[in-house]
Amino acid sequence: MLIDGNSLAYRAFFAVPQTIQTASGQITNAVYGFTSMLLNLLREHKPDNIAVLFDRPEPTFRHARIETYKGNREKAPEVLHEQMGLVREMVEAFRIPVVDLAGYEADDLIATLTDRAVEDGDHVVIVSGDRDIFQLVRDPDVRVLYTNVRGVSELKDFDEAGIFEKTGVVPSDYVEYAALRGDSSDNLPGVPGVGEKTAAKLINAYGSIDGVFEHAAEQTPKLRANLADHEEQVRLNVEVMRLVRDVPLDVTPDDLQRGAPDAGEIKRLFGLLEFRNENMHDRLNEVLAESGQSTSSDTQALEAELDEVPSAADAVKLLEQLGTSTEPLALAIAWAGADGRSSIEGIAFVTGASTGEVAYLRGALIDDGEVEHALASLFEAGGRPLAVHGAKPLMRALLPRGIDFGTLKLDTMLAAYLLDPAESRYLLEELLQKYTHYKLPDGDDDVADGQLDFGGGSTSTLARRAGRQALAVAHLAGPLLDALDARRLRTLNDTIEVPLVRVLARMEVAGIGVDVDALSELNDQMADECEALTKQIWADAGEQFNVNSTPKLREILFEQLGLKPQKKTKTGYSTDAASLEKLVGEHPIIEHLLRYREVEKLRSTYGTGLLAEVGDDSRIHATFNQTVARTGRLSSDAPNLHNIPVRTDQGRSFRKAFVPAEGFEFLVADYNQIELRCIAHLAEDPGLIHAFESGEDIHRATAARLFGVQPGDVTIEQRSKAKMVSYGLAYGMEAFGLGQRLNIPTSEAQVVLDAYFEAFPAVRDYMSSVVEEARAKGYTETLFGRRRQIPELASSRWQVRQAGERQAKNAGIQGLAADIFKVALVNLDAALESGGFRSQLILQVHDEVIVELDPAERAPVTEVTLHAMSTAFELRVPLEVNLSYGESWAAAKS
DNA sequence: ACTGACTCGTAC
DNA sequence: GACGTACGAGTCAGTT
Repeated sequence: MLIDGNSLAYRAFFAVPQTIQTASGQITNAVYGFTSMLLNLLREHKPDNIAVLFDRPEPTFRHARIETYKGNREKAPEVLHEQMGLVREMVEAFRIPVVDLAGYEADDLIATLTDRAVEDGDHVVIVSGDRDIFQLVRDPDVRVLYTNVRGVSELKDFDEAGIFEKTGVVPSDYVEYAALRGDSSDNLPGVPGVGEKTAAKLINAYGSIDGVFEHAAEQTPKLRANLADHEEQVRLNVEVMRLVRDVPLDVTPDDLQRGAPDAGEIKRLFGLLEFRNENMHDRLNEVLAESGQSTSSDTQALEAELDEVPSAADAVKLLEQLGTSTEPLALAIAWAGADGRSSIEGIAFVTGASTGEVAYLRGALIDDGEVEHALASLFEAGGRPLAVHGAKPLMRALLPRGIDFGTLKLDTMLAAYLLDPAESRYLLEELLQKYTHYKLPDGDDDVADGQLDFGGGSTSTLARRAGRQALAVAHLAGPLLDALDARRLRTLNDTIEVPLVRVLARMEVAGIGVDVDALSELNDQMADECEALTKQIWADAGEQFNVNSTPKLREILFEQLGLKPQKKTKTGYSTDAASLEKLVGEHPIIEHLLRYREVEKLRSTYGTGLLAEVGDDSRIHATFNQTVARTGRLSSDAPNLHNIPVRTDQGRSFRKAFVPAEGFEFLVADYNQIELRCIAHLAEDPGLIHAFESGEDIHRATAARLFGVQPGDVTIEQRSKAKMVSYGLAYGMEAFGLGQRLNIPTSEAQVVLDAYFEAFPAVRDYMSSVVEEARAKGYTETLFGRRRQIPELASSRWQVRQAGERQAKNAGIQGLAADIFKVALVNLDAALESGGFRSQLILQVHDEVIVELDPAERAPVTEVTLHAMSTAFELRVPLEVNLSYGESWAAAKS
């Protein structure tokens, strides 16, 4: 079965009303209609080999031959175009091969594959809404299912006789017949006065175009004249209407095997698109059932056959037994304590996924030396591959006990993140329902890390819960690995994300030293300053009020003091720093407020806030999240060590309180301008690449090119403008935003922006191509294949679409930088470990690493760090790394 | 007492 | 409305 994807989507779009849309207003009528047709086709025809063929945006030989080809066709409506990416995703979810090739229309691919299949002795069913396809019909091998104009549900089956009945000619004559008649939808005029009837009559009478022209003299005067005048047009029509049967396609009909539908992905899409039609779900379930896939109606609650290990001796036996297999071992942890993080209550190991058999090892038994040793052996590098939901907390609990976790094969949370980083959470329960036909029993709630959000309970309750979770992981392993493979995310998973889990766990365990006294001192000092400022502000206002209250402050500023509002927020006039800055000089309260805000922020977030996170070991052990940032970046919480101040002197003073352990120093290494270098690489802009290769300060070099002056003549102001543009670029900034930043009118900012794109034209091309691709596919992809869905691009609201475009522009850049950085982290940690160094990685901040360095290892560790970072990935521009050493984070920062 | 929306501000 | 990605402090209004 060969399906013309564009043609069918086009038909579906006009057949299904645009009232089919999601709650957020995204119109889904074409995807809906297409999916419905697809289900019918699969259900009724059950093809063994199948493909959906798509047109490509690139021009074909037809465009080259005829300038006006398809010229008067109304461009496919935007609302349809927006849905094409989703159509494709749906087809892929059904595991139906998708084929397209630049320079050819779907029709040509169909013609070529049809011929090849017939040669192989296969029967072919073509599905299309384009009449041109009729020329391929051949009894008994090739039939066409043709959509009627309103034919979503009705497809008419055409054999040779059927074609003759509909058109008046046999399929082999169809092209010449159509050439005479013309085709208005492709903007190909035929012979005036010759419509379907006359064209058929002529072809049937004289056998061919040549025959018709040979006998032109026998026609009526009018027709004779028209034929003579349009011979060239008709012969051109033949040329472009005849489908290409020898497309250089590297797929054969045998390659077009239909896979088992990806039930999880289909369900995800149905959920996303809000397809709730019962009939459609029934048909889907029928199709899924035929392929032995899950259906929503038979979801099954998981229950573990729990076998609790009674003694240490049995535990050792079990662990040794588990180590003998090479199959992935699914496990889950029961956590003790209300915070669900303190200690391991027990571990559940799946011993028989199909039968639900789970062995449960109580935490107390692990305290036995022999058991601990057996566990360490089971988990050691090169041992049995493990599958866990949220492995990092487990590693964090085990590493301090000397039990490593070097054999992680699959982290279901991580896999789900790679499949869709736009999700806000990855609960085991939800993944189970999404990717399998199992579910956890009602009320078996789990929290984000896959740990129990649980304030107590008997061991047996905790054990049963862990048992079910381990089973859930076991059932998820196959579908998730398949899904990663299908989306080419496996390499990213296996070589970067999974190894990174352990690197991050080691950093979390290590923590970073804090000089508590120094931090307290800063805190107190700033608290005093805040208090004084508060009094000053009260005096300025003429009354005492909560300065931290935005509503109250609004009232004071804009009602009582009569200051001029600068901009609005959702709830009233804004009092943010940018607005206050504009009021400086109007009233003394403004400057006091600005200062207060600054100091209060530092005091509350970085003084009091950080102090609360310091552990008993005088170190801060933040959590580094690997499944939060939608671009692939890491994030940090409890506390967030990714936003420690650096810009102002006072803010930077907090970095003095981050100190190395006794006898160590810090090595800080960060990438120079990594995002801008990623832009240069991705856009392949010669100017930008040259600017980096020149070794000149990049903003100076950019300014020189931007303003057409020598680098030496660049003014401070010009450099600053260039810097702003460069930074804004990665975020999809526009003239308005740049103007705000530079405090110049939008029109002037537009001039600067235009000049930038004039100087670096490839950058503009890159940005627009990224948006185009994201719109077509519904997601962006980094060089490393990391995906990010951007549904906003299909929104009906301009504003939302614009935001989507900016996200698309940023995702490839920030994402690539993140990918490179992660590779560096994995490689650096591995090098430090294999080098047997005492120095270790303790912190990372997007493009910066901090190594707690044994001064005795300074030279080799510096070498290893520099190497790991600068060779993480080869860009078209060098990856420059800055290095510095110091007795605190502040001192080390150059 | 808890929760979520909102505003604001810090980092890269 | 206008610059992407995060986290967190604090306020406030609504809910338990």
